[in-house]
Amino acid sequence: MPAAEEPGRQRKRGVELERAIKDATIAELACGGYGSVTIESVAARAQTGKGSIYRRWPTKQELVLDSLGDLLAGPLLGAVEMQLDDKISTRDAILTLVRRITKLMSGLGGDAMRSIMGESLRDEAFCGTFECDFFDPRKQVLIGLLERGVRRGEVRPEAVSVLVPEMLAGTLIHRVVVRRRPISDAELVELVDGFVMPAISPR
Amino acid sequence: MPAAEEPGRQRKRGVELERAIKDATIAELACGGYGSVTIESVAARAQTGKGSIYRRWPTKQELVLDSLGDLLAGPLLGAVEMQLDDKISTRDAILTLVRRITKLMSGLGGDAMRSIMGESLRDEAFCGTFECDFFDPRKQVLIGLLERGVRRGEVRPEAVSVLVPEMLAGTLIHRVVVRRRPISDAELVELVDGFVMPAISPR
DNA sequence: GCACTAGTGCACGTTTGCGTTCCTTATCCA
DNA sequence: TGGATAAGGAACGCAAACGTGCACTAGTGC
Repeated sequence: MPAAEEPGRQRKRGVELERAIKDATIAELACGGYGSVTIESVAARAQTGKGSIYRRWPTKQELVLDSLGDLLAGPLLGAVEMQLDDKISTRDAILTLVRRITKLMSGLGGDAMRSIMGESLRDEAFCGTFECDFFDPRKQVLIGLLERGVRRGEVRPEAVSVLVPEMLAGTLIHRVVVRRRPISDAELVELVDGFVMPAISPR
Repeated sequence: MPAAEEPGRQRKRGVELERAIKDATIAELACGGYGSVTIESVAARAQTGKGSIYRRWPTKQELVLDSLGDLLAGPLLGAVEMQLDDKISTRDAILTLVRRITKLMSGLGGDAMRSIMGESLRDEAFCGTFECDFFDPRKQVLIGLLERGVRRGEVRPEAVSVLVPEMLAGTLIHRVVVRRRPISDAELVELVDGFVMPAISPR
């Protein structure tokens, strides 16, 4: 609904307007991928005009990449920080992390992730951005958990491997985001207890 | 190069022409996703005319879906049949399968898979088709391996779980197809020996 | 050799969407 | 209060692409 159809409705300006435009872009992207995004539909959803968009981004492509970049760095798919209770075991910490990731991917984060993956599959350059800005930082969180586990005697030193986060991320993202199939808590427990813990625990 | 620009060049007909059109569609799809596919570029690549395409498929959408359907069932991503030597261990059989999947995904199969996943992310109905026609049959191959392992005493009965193929498929596809990062044979061995075998072996 | 079928190439109408321009209106601040 | 800045809306030119139609050409079989 264009703002001007509602006389007296306040216009967005500055950062607020940019936020609305980027959010609208992500929403349109989630609907049907890059090809289904039009500047007109983004403007309508953001309740703004195309001129305001073109004042900020010279092309549709740059708008999409900027919006996805914000998404990568934003709170919805944000850095998965964990404040660990000293007492929590490595197993419980990993399970908590996996539950959090799953919850995120099962909601709006799933749509967001589909948008990002769609662009990643389409655009090899963006694939590199996805790797650096999204995947690597999250991988480090889990590597950190494993290193903490080594210090606590709960993880074999040689088990600190990138395959642990890659296995967890790959399995969850493929299941929930790509195939759109919910995963139960029992399956998450089975994943951690059945695959991860035997792989990392002291023998 | 249009056929008629080369006088005397034989025109494709019937099934051969349809094959060429579908192959051209998949190739265009792999380049930049659904939005970048045009009927004109497909026709050019297949060395045919748009009329021949529209004689067979009423819309671009139906051409793309038909082509992806063929891909799902075709030799490139074909049913991963394994003729197992009676002597081969469950571990070696799984490793052989994983190496074969990886080799497939690292070549033209990777481009094909990106096309399919791109459409799957974009189109929820196609996602279901992907599940039934691609994922489920391949999952059964690995379940079959696990069941054979139970009979041979190499696999715990309760370890026959869909999470085994899902974990392997998710990890490999995410790593090689989505993130476009090669995986070494050493990492494949680590994946099987470090994660799968501890998860399924008798204790 | 001819009739029939099928394919190629090109022109076409139509629609869609990108990006631009400009006038009007709203907002902000001195 | 007024000037400066920014936003909204709509029209526009242009290019691209979908899908159609048709004349001409190639292939096939009797």
